[in-house]
Amino acid sequence: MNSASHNKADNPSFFELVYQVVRLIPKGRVTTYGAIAAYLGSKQSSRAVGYALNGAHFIKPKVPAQRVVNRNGMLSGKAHFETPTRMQELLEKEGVIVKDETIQNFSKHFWDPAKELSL
DNA sequence: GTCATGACAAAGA
DNA sequence: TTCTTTGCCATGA
Repeated sequence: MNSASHNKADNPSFFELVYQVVRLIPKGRVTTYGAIAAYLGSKQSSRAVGYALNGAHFIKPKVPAQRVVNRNGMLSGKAHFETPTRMQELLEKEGVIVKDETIQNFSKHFWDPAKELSL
């Protein structure tokens, strides 16, 4: 009976899983696309994660996409926010220092779902 | 059904 | 060290 079902994901769509994880990110913490992808089981799908967040603005409850950056700690997705400075503003408001579109002490603010949620 | 794009990541020169 | 190239997954035309 599996031949008929190509359900790659029996569960919620990959996108929803991404939204779930992002919403679990504590305030003042940040994570990377690869970390989320890895937590979902496919660390190579980091691109899909970013693509998912592309529609996060239309998802409710609100998804703190500002807490998700690339592995370099750079706000690569800031351009997709309401304003190019919105992402940085939100992060600084939560206590994260952002300099030159890059998070300072990134390792310190880094939050790994596969580690924190696994505990 | 194939081609091209994208808020990434890792490896090679 | 920085720059370039390749790979992966999902979406849109």
